[in-house]
Amino acid sequence: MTQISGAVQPAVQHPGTAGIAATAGLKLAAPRSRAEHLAAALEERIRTQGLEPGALVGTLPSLREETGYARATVSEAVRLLRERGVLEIRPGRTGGLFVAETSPVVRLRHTLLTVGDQPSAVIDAIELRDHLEELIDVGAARCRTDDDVSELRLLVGNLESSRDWDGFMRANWALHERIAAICPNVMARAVYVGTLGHLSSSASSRFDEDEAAAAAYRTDRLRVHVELVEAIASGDITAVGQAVTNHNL
Amino acid sequence: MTQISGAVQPAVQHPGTAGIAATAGLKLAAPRSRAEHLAAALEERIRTQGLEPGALVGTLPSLREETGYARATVSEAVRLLRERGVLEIRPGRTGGLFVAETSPVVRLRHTLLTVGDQPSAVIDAIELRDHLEELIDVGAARCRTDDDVSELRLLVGNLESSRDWDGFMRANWALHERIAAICPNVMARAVYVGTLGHLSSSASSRFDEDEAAAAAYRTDRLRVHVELVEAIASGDITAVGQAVTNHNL
DNA sequence: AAGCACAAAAGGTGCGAATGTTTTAGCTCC
DNA sequence: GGAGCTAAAACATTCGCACCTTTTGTGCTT
Repeated sequence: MTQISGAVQPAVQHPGTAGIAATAGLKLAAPRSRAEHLAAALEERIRTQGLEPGALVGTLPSLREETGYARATVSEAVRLLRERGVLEIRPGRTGGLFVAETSPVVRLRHTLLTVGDQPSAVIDAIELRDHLEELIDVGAARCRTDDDVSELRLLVGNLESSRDWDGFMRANWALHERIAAICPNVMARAVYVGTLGHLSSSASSRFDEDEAAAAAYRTDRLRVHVELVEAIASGDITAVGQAVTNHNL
Repeated sequence: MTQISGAVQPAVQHPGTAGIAATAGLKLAAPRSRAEHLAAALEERIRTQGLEPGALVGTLPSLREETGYARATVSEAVRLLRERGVLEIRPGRTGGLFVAETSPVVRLRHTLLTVGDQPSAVIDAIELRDHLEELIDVGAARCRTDDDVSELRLLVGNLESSRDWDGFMRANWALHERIAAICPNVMARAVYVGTLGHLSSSASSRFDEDEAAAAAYRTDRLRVHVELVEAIASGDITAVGQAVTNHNL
Protein backbone atom coordinates (compact mmCIF):
# COMPACT_ATOMS: atom_id res chain seq x y z
CA MET A 1 0.00 0.00 0.00
CA THR A 2 1.27 3.40 -0.94
CA GLN A 3 2.03 5.66 1.96
CA ILE A 4 -0.20 8.66 1.42
CA SER A 5 1.12 11.11 3.95
CA GLY A 6 4.23 11.67 5.94
CA ALA A 7 2.04 11.78 9.00
CA VAL A 8 3.45 8.75 10.77
CA GLN A 9 2.41 10.40 13.95
CA PRO A 10 -1.37 10.61 13.85
CA ALA A 11 -1.48 14.24 12.84
CA VAL A 12 -0.94 16.07 16.07
CA GLN A 13 -0.02 18.72 13.52
CA HIS A 14 -1.10 22.25 14.27
CA PRO A 15 -3.94 23.78 12.28
CA GLY A 16 -3.19 26.35 9.63
CA THR A 17 -0.95 25.90 6.65
CA ALA A 18 2.44 26.61 8.15
CA GLY A 19 3.07 23.04 9.17
CA ILE A 20 2.23 21.57 5.78
CA ALA A 21 5.42 22.47 3.99
CA ALA A 22 7.40 21.07 6.89
CA THR A 23 5.65 17.71 6.65
CA ALA A 24 8.22 15.18 5.56
CA GLY A 25 8.12 12.76 2.65
CA LEU A 26 6.11 14.63 0.03
CA LYS A 27 6.66 13.25 -3.41
CA LEU A 28 4.86 15.92 -5.40
CA ALA A 29 5.48 19.64 -5.29
CA ALA A 30 3.64 20.71 -2.16
CA PRO A 31 0.03 21.62 -2.81
CA ARG A 32 -1.24 24.38 -0.65
CA SER A 33 -3.53 22.52 1.68
CA ARG A 34 -3.76 19.10 3.27
CA ALA A 35 -6.88 18.41 1.28
CA GLU A 36 -5.19 19.17 -2.04
CA HIS A 37 -2.20 17.18 -0.98
CA LEU A 38 -4.35 14.18 -0.20
CA ALA A 39 -6.28 14.61 -3.44
CA ALA A 40 -3.05 14.62 -5.44
CA ALA A 41 -1.80 11.57 -3.59
CA LEU A 42 -5.01 9.68 -4.27
CA GLU A 43 -4.91 10.65 -7.93
CA GLU A 44 -1.37 9.38 -8.19
CA ARG A 45 -2.29 6.17 -6.42
CA ILE A 46 -5.03 5.56 -8.96
CA ARG A 47 -2.63 6.27 -11.81
CA THR A 48 0.31 4.23 -10.60
CA GLN A 49 -1.75 1.25 -9.51
CA GLY A 50 -3.70 1.37 -12.75
CA LEU A 51 -7.06 1.03 -11.04
CA GLU A 52 -9.91 0.38 -13.45
CA PRO A 53 -13.06 2.49 -13.44
CA GLY A 54 -15.35 1.10 -10.79
CA ALA A 55 -12.53 -0.09 -8.53
CA LEU A 56 -12.77 0.71 -4.85
CA VAL A 57 -10.27 3.29 -3.66
CA GLY A 58 -11.31 3.35 -0.03
CA THR A 59 -13.78 4.91 2.33
CA LEU A 60 -13.76 8.14 4.29
CA PRO A 61 -13.07 6.30 7.57
CA SER A 62 -10.29 4.25 6.03
CA LEU A 63 -8.60 7.32 4.58
CA ARG A 64 -9.12 9.12 7.83
CA GLU A 65 -7.34 6.39 9.71
CA GLU A 66 -4.61 6.15 7.08
CA THR A 67 -3.79 9.84 7.07
CA GLY A 68 -4.77 10.88 10.56
CA TYR A 69 -6.58 13.87 9.09
CA ALA A 70 -9.91 15.06 10.38
CA ARG A 71 -13.07 13.89 8.70
CA ALA A 72 -13.77 17.31 7.18
CA THR A 73 -10.33 17.43 5.60
CA VAL A 74 -10.59 14.02 3.99
CA SER A 75 -14.09 14.90 2.88
CA GLU A 76 -12.77 18.05 1.25
CA ALA A 77 -10.16 16.09 -0.69
CA VAL A 78 -12.81 13.69 -1.88
CA ARG A 79 -15.02 16.59 -2.90
CA LEU A 80 -12.20 17.95 -5.06
CA LEU A 81 -11.71 14.64 -6.82
CA ARG A 82 -15.42 14.18 -7.34
CA GLU A 83 -15.68 17.63 -8.87
CA ARG A 84 -12.85 16.77 -11.24
CA GLY A 85 -14.63 13.61 -12.25
CA VAL A 86 -11.89 11.35 -10.88
CA LEU A 87 -13.94 9.69 -8.17
CA GLU A 88 -17.48 8.47 -7.93
CA ILE A 89 -18.96 8.31 -4.44
CA ARG A 90 -21.62 5.92 -3.31
CA PRO A 91 -23.31 6.19 0.08
CA GLY A 92 -24.73 3.32 2.02
CA ARG A 93 -23.34 0.31 3.72
CA THR A 94 -21.42 -0.96 0.71
CA GLY A 95 -20.51 2.53 -0.39
CA GLY A 96 -17.17 4.23 -0.63
CA LEU A 97 -14.87 5.94 -3.10
CA PHE A 98 -14.71 4.39 -6.55
CA VAL A 99 -12.71 5.25 -9.66
CA ALA A 100 -15.04 7.07 -12.02
CA GLU A 101 -15.83 6.42 -15.64
CA THR A 102 -14.15 9.25 -17.57
CA SER A 103 -16.52 11.01 -19.94
CA PRO A 104 -15.29 13.38 -22.65
CA VAL A 105 -16.76 16.32 -20.81
CA VAL A 106 -14.85 15.45 -17.69
CA ARG A 107 -11.65 14.98 -19.65
CA LEU A 108 -12.13 18.34 -21.31
CA ARG A 109 -12.82 20.04 -18.01
CA HIS A 110 -9.73 18.54 -16.50
CA THR A 111 -7.62 19.55 -19.46
CA LEU A 112 -8.85 23.10 -19.15
CA LEU A 113 -7.63 23.18 -15.58
CA THR A 114 -4.14 23.08 -17.00
CA VAL A 115 -4.77 26.09 -19.21
CA GLY A 116 -3.92 29.03 -17.06
CA ASP A 117 -5.53 32.40 -17.59
CA GLN A 118 -2.95 33.44 -20.12
CA PRO A 119 -3.60 36.75 -21.83
CA SER A 120 -3.33 35.17 -25.27
CA ALA A 121 -6.32 33.04 -24.37
CA VAL A 122 -8.70 35.81 -25.38
CA ILE A 123 -7.38 36.00 -28.93
CA ASP A 124 -7.23 32.21 -29.08
CA ALA A 125 -10.82 31.99 -27.91
CA ILE A 126 -11.96 34.29 -30.70
CA GLU A 127 -10.14 32.21 -33.29
CA LEU A 128 -11.64 29.05 -31.85
CA ARG A 129 -15.10 30.58 -31.87
CA ASP A 130 -14.81 31.63 -35.49
CA HIS A 131 -13.72 28.16 -36.44
CA LEU A 132 -16.66 26.56 -34.64
CA GLU A 133 -19.13 28.88 -36.34
CA GLU A 134 -19.51 26.54 -39.28
CA LEU A 135 -20.07 23.43 -37.18
CA ILE A 136 -22.68 25.23 -35.08
CA ASP A 137 -24.50 26.84 -37.97
CA VAL A 138 -24.57 23.71 -40.11
CA GLY A 139 -25.91 21.77 -37.14
CA ALA A 140 -28.55 24.44 -36.64
CA ALA A 141 -29.51 24.32 -40.31
CA ARG A 142 -30.01 20.57 -40.04
CA CYS A 143 -32.16 20.63 -36.91
CA ARG A 144 -34.04 23.91 -37.04
CA THR A 145 -37.81 24.00 -36.55
CA ASP A 146 -40.22 26.64 -37.79
CA ASP A 147 -40.34 28.09 -34.29
CA ASP A 148 -36.57 28.39 -34.27
CA VAL A 149 -36.64 30.30 -37.56
CA SER A 150 -39.31 32.69 -36.30
CA GLU A 151 -37.26 33.48 -33.20
CA LEU A 152 -34.08 33.95 -35.21
CA ARG A 153 -35.81 36.47 -37.48
CA LEU A 154 -37.05 38.27 -34.38
CA LEU A 155 -33.51 38.47 -33.05
CA VAL A 156 -32.24 39.76 -36.38
CA GLY A 157 -34.90 42.46 -36.03
CA ASN A 158 -33.45 43.36 -32.64
CA LEU A 159 -30.06 43.60 -34.27
CA GLU A 160 -31.43 46.01 -36.85
CA SER A 161 -33.24 48.23 -34.35
CA SER A 162 -30.46 48.42 -31.78
CA ARG A 163 -29.40 52.00 -31.08
CA ASP A 164 -25.87 52.10 -29.76
CA TRP A 165 -22.80 49.92 -30.09
CA ASP A 166 -23.41 48.09 -26.84
CA GLY A 167 -26.95 47.21 -27.78
CA PHE A 168 -25.77 46.01 -31.17
CA MET A 169 -23.21 43.70 -29.65
CA ARG A 170 -25.69 42.36 -27.12
CA ALA A 171 -28.20 41.64 -29.88
CA ASN A 172 -25.47 39.98 -31.90
CA TRP A 173 -24.55 37.85 -28.91
CA ALA A 174 -28.17 36.88 -28.29
CA LEU A 175 -28.61 35.87 -31.92
CA HIS A 176 -25.55 33.65 -31.97
CA GLU A 177 -26.48 32.10 -28.64
CA ARG A 178 -29.93 31.28 -29.97
CA ILE A 179 -28.46 29.70 -33.09
CA ALA A 180 -26.15 27.62 -30.93
CA ALA A 181 -29.13 26.43 -28.89
CA ILE A 182 -30.46 24.74 -32.02
CA CYS A 183 -27.29 22.80 -32.71
CA PRO A 184 -27.61 19.27 -31.31
CA ASN A 185 -23.92 18.82 -30.49
CA VAL A 186 -23.74 19.54 -26.76
CA MET A 187 -19.96 19.57 -26.64
CA ALA A 188 -19.56 22.01 -29.50
CA ARG A 189 -22.33 24.14 -28.08
CA ALA A 190 -20.68 24.31 -24.68
CA VAL A 191 -17.34 25.32 -26.13
CA TYR A 192 -18.92 27.84 -28.49
CA VAL A 193 -21.08 29.54 -25.88
CA GLY A 194 -18.20 29.47 -23.47
CA THR A 195 -16.05 31.45 -25.83
CA LEU A 196 -18.80 33.86 -26.85
CA GLY A 197 -18.92 37.35 -25.49
CA HIS A 198 -15.26 38.03 -26.05
CA LEU A 199 -15.67 39.32 -29.55
CA SER A 200 -17.23 42.53 -28.27
CA SER A 201 -14.09 43.80 -26.62
CA SER A 202 -11.99 43.37 -29.72
CA ALA A 203 -13.57 45.98 -31.98
CA SER A 204 -15.30 48.36 -29.61
CA SER A 205 -12.85 51.21 -29.87
CA ARG A 206 -12.18 51.12 -33.57
CA PHE A 207 -14.88 53.62 -34.45
CA ASP A 208 -14.60 56.07 -31.57
CA GLU A 209 -14.64 59.11 -33.80
CA ASP A 210 -15.84 58.05 -37.22
CA GLU A 211 -19.63 57.80 -37.07
CA ALA A 212 -20.01 57.10 -40.78
CA ALA A 213 -17.57 54.21 -40.70
CA ALA A 214 -19.36 52.73 -37.70
CA ALA A 215 -22.71 52.92 -39.48
CA ALA A 216 -21.25 51.26 -42.57
CA TYR A 217 -19.75 48.52 -40.44
CA ARG A 218 -23.07 47.85 -38.75
CA THR A 219 -24.95 47.76 -42.05
CA ASP A 220 -22.50 45.24 -43.36
CA ARG A 221 -22.69 43.07 -40.25
CA LEU A 222 -26.47 43.18 -40.39
CA ARG A 223 -26.46 42.02 -44.02
CA VAL A 224 -24.13 39.15 -43.17
CA HIS A 225 -26.37 37.99 -40.34
CA VAL A 226 -29.53 38.21 -42.40
CA GLU A 227 -27.83 36.02 -44.99
CA LEU A 228 -26.76 33.58 -42.27
CA VAL A 229 -30.20 33.25 -40.73
CA GLU A 230 -31.89 32.81 -44.10
CA ALA A 231 -29.37 30.16 -45.05
CA ILE A 232 -30.16 28.29 -41.81
CA ALA A 233 -33.87 28.72 -42.51
CA SER A 234 -33.49 27.25 -45.97
CA GLY A 235 -31.55 24.27 -44.69
CA ASP A 236 -29.14 24.60 -47.62
CA ILE A 237 -25.81 23.47 -46.19
CA THR A 238 -23.78 24.99 -49.01
CA ALA A 239 -25.45 28.34 -48.50
CA VAL A 240 -24.71 28.14 -44.76
CA GLY A 241 -21.07 27.51 -45.52
CA GLN A 242 -20.94 30.56 -47.77
CA ALA A 243 -22.71 32.69 -45.19
CA VAL A 244 -20.27 31.60 -42.48
CA THR A 245 -17.34 32.47 -44.73
CA ASN A 246 -18.78 35.93 -45.25
CA HIS A 247 -19.51 36.26 -41.54
CA ASN A 248 -15.94 35.54 -40.54
CA LEU A 249 -14.36 38.07 -42.90
CA MET B 1 -30.56 45.52 -1.03
CA THR B 2 -31.67 42.17 -2.31
CA GLN B 3 -32.85 39.78 0.32
CA ILE B 4 -30.59 36.79 -0.05
CA SER B 5 -32.24 34.22 2.13
CA GLY B 6 -35.60 33.60 3.65
CA ALA B 7 -33.80 33.22 6.96
CA VAL B 8 -35.43 36.13 8.73
CA GLN B 9 -34.83 34.26 11.92
CA PRO B 10 -31.09 34.02 12.33
CA ALA B 11 -30.87 30.44 11.15
CA VAL B 12 -31.87 28.45 14.15
CA GLN B 13 -32.43 25.94 11.38
CA HIS B 14 -31.46 22.39 12.13
CA PRO B 15 -28.43 20.90 10.45
CA GLY B 16 -28.80 18.43 7.65
CA THR B 17 -30.59 18.97 4.40
CA ALA B 18 -34.18 18.23 5.42
CA GLY B 19 -34.90 21.74 6.56
CA ILE B 20 -33.51 23.42 3.46
CA ALA B 21 -36.39 22.75 1.13
CA ALA B 22 -38.77 24.03 3.77
CA THR B 23 -37.01 27.39 3.98
CA ALA B 24 -39.38 30.02 2.70
CA GLY B 25 -38.92 32.63 0.01
CA LEU B 26 -36.61 30.95 -2.47
CA LYS B 27 -36.73 32.54 -5.88
CA LEU B 28 -34.69 29.98 -7.76
CA ALA B 29 -35.31 26.26 -7.92
CA ALA B 30 -33.93 25.02 -4.65
CA PRO B 31 -30.26 24.10 -4.84
CA ARG B 32 -29.31 21.24 -2.62
CA SER B 33 -27.32 22.94 0.08
CA ARG B 34 -27.30 26.29 1.83
CA ALA B 35 -23.94 27.05 0.31
CA GLU B 36 -25.17 26.41 -3.24
CA HIS B 37 -28.28 28.39 -2.50
CA LEU B 38 -26.26 31.34 -1.30
CA ALA B 39 -23.91 31.05 -4.27
CA ALA B 40 -26.83 31.12 -6.69
CA ALA B 41 -28.33 34.11 -4.90
CA LEU B 42 -25.04 36.01 -5.05
CA GLU B 43 -24.62 35.19 -8.72
CA GLU B 44 -28.10 36.50 -9.41
CA ARG B 45 -27.42 39.63 -7.39
CA ILE B 46 -24.37 40.33 -9.50
CA ARG B 47 -26.36 39.78 -12.69
CA THR B 48 -29.43 41.78 -11.80
CA GLN B 49 -27.53 44.69 -10.31
CA GLY B 50 -25.14 44.69 -13.24
CA LEU B 51 -22.06 44.90 -11.06
CA GLU B 52 -18.89 45.62 -13.01
CA PRO B 53 -15.76 43.49 -12.65
CA GLY B 54 -13.88 44.79 -9.66
CA ALA B 55 -16.98 45.88 -7.78
CA LEU B 56 -17.25 44.93 -4.12
CA VAL B 57 -19.91 42.33 -3.42
CA GLY B 58 -19.42 42.10 0.32
CA THR B 59 -17.29 40.39 2.93
CA LEU B 60 -17.58 37.09 4.71
CA PRO B 61 -18.73 38.77 7.95
CA SER B 62 -21.29 40.91 6.13
CA LEU B 63 -22.75 37.91 4.33
CA ARG B 64 -22.69 35.98 7.55
CA GLU B 65 -24.75 38.65 9.25
CA GLU B 66 -27.07 38.98 6.26
CA THR B 67 -27.86 35.32 5.96
CA GLY B 68 -27.39 34.11 9.51
CA TYR B 69 -25.36 31.20 8.19
CA ALA B 70 -22.26 29.93 9.90
CA ARG B 71 -18.90 31.15 8.76
CA ALA B 72 -17.96 27.83 7.21
CA THR B 73 -21.14 27.76 5.15
CA VAL B 74 -20.68 31.24 3.75
CA SER B 75 -17.05 30.40 3.09
CA GLU B 76 -18.14 27.32 1.15
CA ALA B 77 -20.45 29.39 -1.04
CA VAL B 78 -17.65 31.84 -1.74
CA ARG B 79 -15.33 28.99 -2.56
CA LEU B 80 -17.81 27.72 -5.15
CA LEU B 81 -18.05 31.11 -6.82
CA ARG B 82 -14.32 31.56 -6.80
CA GLU B 83 -13.85 28.17 -8.42
CA ARG B 84 -16.31 29.14 -11.12
CA GLY B 85 -14.41 32.36 -11.72
CA VAL B 86 -17.31 34.56 -10.68
CA LEU B 87 -15.67 36.10 -7.65
CA GLU B 88 -12.19 37.26 -6.85
CA ILE B 89 -11.22 37.23 -3.19
CA ARG B 90 -8.74 39.58 -1.64
CA PRO B 91 -7.50 39.14 1.92
CA GLY B 92 -6.32 41.95 4.11
CA ARG B 93 -7.91 44.90 5.76
CA THR B 94 -9.48 46.29 2.59
CA GLY B 95 -10.24 42.84 1.27
CA GLY B 96 -13.50 41.17 0.50
CA LEU B 97 -15.43 39.60 -2.34
CA PHE B 98 -15.12 41.33 -5.70
CA VAL B 99 -16.66 40.60 -9.07
CA ALA B 100 -14.00 38.85 -11.12
CA GLU B 101 -12.70 39.56 -14.56
CA THR B 102 -14.04 36.67 -16.62
CA SER B 103 -11.44 34.99 -18.79
CA PRO B 104 -12.55 32.81 -21.69
CA VAL B 105 -11.09 29.71 -20.08
CA VAL B 106 -13.03 30.28 -16.91
CA ARG B 107 -16.22 30.91 -18.85
CA LEU B 108 -15.71 27.75 -20.82
CA ARG B 109 -15.04 25.72 -17.72
CA HIS B 110 -18.19 27.04 -16.13
CA THR B 111 -20.25 26.33 -19.21
CA LEU B 112 -19.02 22.76 -19.25
CA LEU B 113 -20.35 22.31 -15.75
CA THR B 114 -23.82 22.60 -17.21
CA VAL B 115 -23.15 19.84 -19.72
CA GLY B 116 -24.13 16.68 -17.98
CA ASP B 117 -22.50 13.39 -18.82
CA GLN B 118 -25.00 12.60 -21.51
CA PRO B 119 -24.24 9.51 -23.59
CA SER B 120 -24.43 11.51 -26.81
CA ALA B 121 -21.46 13.51 -25.57
CA VAL B 122 -19.06 10.89 -26.88
CA ILE B 123 -20.35 11.12 -30.44
CA ASP B 124 -20.49 14.88 -30.15
CA ALA B 125 -16.93 14.96 -28.92
CA ILE B 126 -15.76 13.03 -31.94
CA GLU B 127 -17.56 15.38 -34.30
CA LEU B 128 -16.07 18.35 -32.47
CA ARG B 129 -12.61 16.83 -32.66
CA ASP B 130 -12.88 16.22 -36.38
CA HIS B 131 -13.95 19.77 -36.93
CA LEU B 132 -11.04 21.15 -34.92
CA GLU B 133 -8.55 19.04 -36.85
CA GLU B 134 -8.15 21.70 -39.52
CA LEU B 135 -7.61 24.55 -37.06
CA ILE B 136 -5.03 22.51 -35.15
CA ASP B 137 -3.17 21.26 -38.20
CA VAL B 138 -3.08 24.61 -39.97
CA GLY B 139 -1.76 26.19 -36.77
CA ALA B 140 0.85 23.47 -36.56
CA ALA B 141 1.86 24.01 -40.19
CA ARG B 142 2.38 27.72 -39.48
CA CYS B 143 4.48 27.29 -36.36
CA ARG B 144 6.35 24.04 -36.86
CA THR B 145 10.11 23.86 -36.35
CA ASP B 146 12.53 21.39 -37.87
CA ASP B 147 12.60 19.51 -34.57
CA ASP B 148 8.84 19.23 -34.64
CA VAL B 149 8.92 17.74 -38.11
CA SER B 150 11.58 15.19 -37.13
CA GLU B 151 9.52 14.05 -34.17
CA LEU B 152 6.36 13.83 -36.24
CA ARG B 153 8.09 11.60 -38.79
CA LEU B 154 9.30 9.42 -35.94
CA LEU B 155 5.76 9.09 -34.64
CA VAL B 156 4.50 8.20 -38.12
CA GLY B 157 7.13 5.48 -38.08
CA ASN B 158 5.66 4.17 -34.82
CA LEU B 159 2.29 4.14 -36.49
CA GLU B 160 3.67 2.05 -39.33
CA SER B 161 5.45 -0.45 -37.10
CA SER B 162 2.63 -0.95 -34.61
CA ARG B 163 1.55 -4.56 -34.38
CA ASP B 164 -1.99 -4.79 -33.06
CA TRP B 165 -5.05 -2.59 -33.17
CA ASP B 166 -4.48 -1.16 -29.71
CA GLY B 167 -0.93 -0.19 -30.51
CA PHE B 168 -2.04 1.41 -33.75
CA MET B 169 -4.60 3.54 -31.97
CA ARG B 170 -2.14 4.55 -29.29
CA ALA B 171 0.40 5.58 -31.90
CA ASN B 172 -2.30 7.47 -33.75
CA TRP B 173 -3.23 9.23 -30.53
CA ALA B 174 0.38 10.12 -29.75
CA LEU B 175 0.87 11.54 -33.23
CA HIS B 176 -2.18 13.78 -33.04
CA GLU B 177 -1.29 14.92 -29.56
CA ARG B 178 2.19 15.87 -30.75
CA ILE B 179 0.75 17.82 -33.66
CA ALA B 180 -1.58 19.63 -31.30
CA ALA B 181 1.37 20.58 -29.11
CA ILE B 182 2.74 22.62 -32.00
CA CYS B 183 -0.42 24.64 -32.48
CA PRO B 184 -0.10 27.97 -30.69
CA ASN B 185 -3.79 28.33 -29.85
CA VAL B 186 -4.01 27.20 -26.22
CA MET B 187 -7.80 27.16 -26.14
CA ALA B 188 -8.18 25.07 -29.27
CA ARG B 189 -5.42 22.78 -28.08
CA ALA B 190 -7.10 22.22 -24.73
CA VAL B 191 -10.42 21.39 -26.33
CA TYR B 192 -8.83 19.16 -28.93
CA VAL B 193 -6.69 17.15 -26.54
CA GLY B 194 -9.61 16.95 -24.14
CA THR B 195 -11.74 15.27 -26.77
CA LEU B 196 -8.99 13.00 -28.02
CA GLY B 197 -8.92 9.36 -27.09
CA HIS B 198 -12.56 8.78 -27.78
CA LEU B 199 -12.13 7.90 -31.37
CA SER B 200 -10.59 4.57 -30.50
CA SER B 201 -13.76 3.10 -29.07
CA SER B 202 -15.81 3.93 -32.13
CA ALA B 203 -14.25 1.58 -34.66
CA SER B 204 -12.57 -1.08 -32.56
CA SER B 205 -15.04 -3.88 -33.19
CA ARG B 206 -15.66 -3.32 -36.86
CA PHE B 207 -12.97 -5.74 -38.01
CA ASP B 208 -13.29 -8.48 -35.46
CA GLU B 209 -13.23 -11.26 -38.02
CA ASP B 210 -11.97 -9.79 -41.27
CA GLU B 211 -8.18 -9.58 -41.06
CA ALA B 212 -7.74 -8.45 -44.64
CA ALA B 213 -10.18 -5.57 -44.26
CA ALA B 214 -8.44 -4.47 -41.07
CA ALA B 215 -5.06 -4.46 -42.83
CA ALA B 216 -6.48 -2.45 -45.72
CA TYR B 217 -7.98 0.04 -43.29
CA ARG B 218 -4.69 0.48 -41.51
CA THR B 219 -2.78 0.94 -44.75
CA ASP B 220 -5.22 3.62 -45.77
CA ARG B 221 -5.01 5.41 -42.42
CA LEU B 222 -1.24 5.30 -42.55
CA ARG B 223 -1.20 6.88 -46.01
CA VAL B 224 -3.54 9.65 -44.83
CA HIS B 225 -1.33 10.45 -41.86
CA VAL B 226 1.85 10.48 -43.91
CA GLU B 227 0.18 12.96 -46.23
CA LEU B 228 -0.89 15.06 -43.26
CA VAL B 229 2.53 15.19 -41.66
CA GLU B 230 4.25 16.01 -44.95
CA ALA B 231 1.75 18.79 -45.59
CA ILE B 232 2.51 20.24 -42.15
CA ALA B 233 6.22 19.89 -42.84
CA SER B 234 5.88 21.76 -46.13
CA GLY B 235 3.93 24.58 -44.52
CA ASP B 236 1.56 24.60 -47.47
CA ILE B 237 -1.80 25.58 -45.95
CA THR B 238 -3.80 24.40 -48.94
CA ALA B 239 -2.13 20.99 -48.83
CA VAL B 240 -2.89 20.76 -45.10
CA GLY B 241 -6.55 21.49 -45.80
CA GLN B 242 -6.65 18.74 -48.40
CA ALA B 243 -4.90 16.30 -46.08
CA VAL B 244 -7.36 17.08 -43.28
CA THR B 245 -10.29 16.49 -45.62
CA ASN B 246 -8.86 13.10 -46.55
CA HIS B 247 -8.14 12.34 -42.90
CA ASN B 248 -11.74 12.95 -41.87
CA LEU B 249 -13.30 10.74 -44.51
C1' DA C 1 -38.61 -20.15 2.35
C1' DA C 2 -40.13 -15.61 1.58
C1' DG C 3 -40.89 -11.06 3.08
C1' DC C 4 -40.31 -7.27 5.98
C1' DA C 5 -38.39 -4.29 9.59
C1' DC C 6 -34.49 -2.64 11.81
C1' DA C 7 -29.83 -1.53 12.49
C1' DA C 8 -25.32 -0.62 10.84
C1' DA C 9 -22.22 1.67 7.83
C1' DA C 10 -21.07 5.17 4.70
C1' DG C 11 -21.32 9.81 2.87
C1' DG C 12 -23.36 14.94 3.27
C1' DT C 13 -24.11 19.23 5.55
C1' DG C 14 -23.73 22.48 9.06
C1' DC C 15 -21.80 24.82 13.21
C1' DG C 16 -18.45 26.88 16.27
C1' DA C 17 -13.88 27.51 17.65
C1' DA C 18 -9.02 27.99 17.05
C1' DT C 19 -5.16 29.23 14.48
C1' DG C 20 -2.49 30.97 10.47
C1' DT C 21 -1.64 34.24 6.55
C1' DT C 22 -2.15 38.52 4.03
C1' DT C 23 -2.83 43.24 3.54
C1' DT C 24 -3.20 47.82 4.89
C1' DA C 25 -4.71 51.87 7.83
C1' DG C 26 -2.99 54.50 11.15
C1' DC C 27 0.22 55.80 14.42
C1' DT C 28 4.79 56.59 16.13
C1' DC C 29 9.39 57.92 15.88
C1' DC C 30 12.98 60.08 14.08
C1' DG D 1 7.39 65.11 6.68
C1' DG D 2 8.77 60.53 5.66
C1' DA D 3 9.92 55.79 7.03
C1' DG D 4 8.86 52.02 9.69
C1' DC D 5 6.13 49.47 13.00
C1' DT D 6 1.82 47.76 14.83
C1' DA D 7 -2.64 46.36 15.19
C1' DA D 8 -6.78 45.38 12.99
C1' DA D 9 -9.55 43.36 9.55
C1' DA D 10 -10.15 40.16 6.11
C1' DC D 11 -9.74 35.44 4.16
C1' DA D 12 -7.97 30.23 4.68
C1' DT D 13 -7.62 25.93 6.78
C1' DT D 14 -8.34 22.56 10.06
C1' DC D 15 -10.61 20.20 13.72
C1' DG D 16 -14.26 17.94 16.41
C1' DC D 17 -18.88 17.38 16.91
C1' DA D 18 -23.82 16.71 15.82
C1' DC D 19 -27.41 15.41 12.99
C1' DC D 20 -29.29 13.79 8.55
C1' DT D 21 -29.99 10.74 4.25
C1' DT D 22 -28.97 6.70 1.67
C1' DT D 23 -28.12 1.98 1.13
C1' DT D 24 -27.86 -2.61 2.38
C1' DG D 25 -26.97 -6.65 5.34
C1' DT D 26 -29.25 -9.33 8.71
C1' DG D 27 -32.30 -11.43 11.44
C1' DC D 28 -36.93 -12.06 12.82
C1' DT D 29 -41.51 -13.23 11.63
C1' DT D 30 -44.87 -15.71 9.28
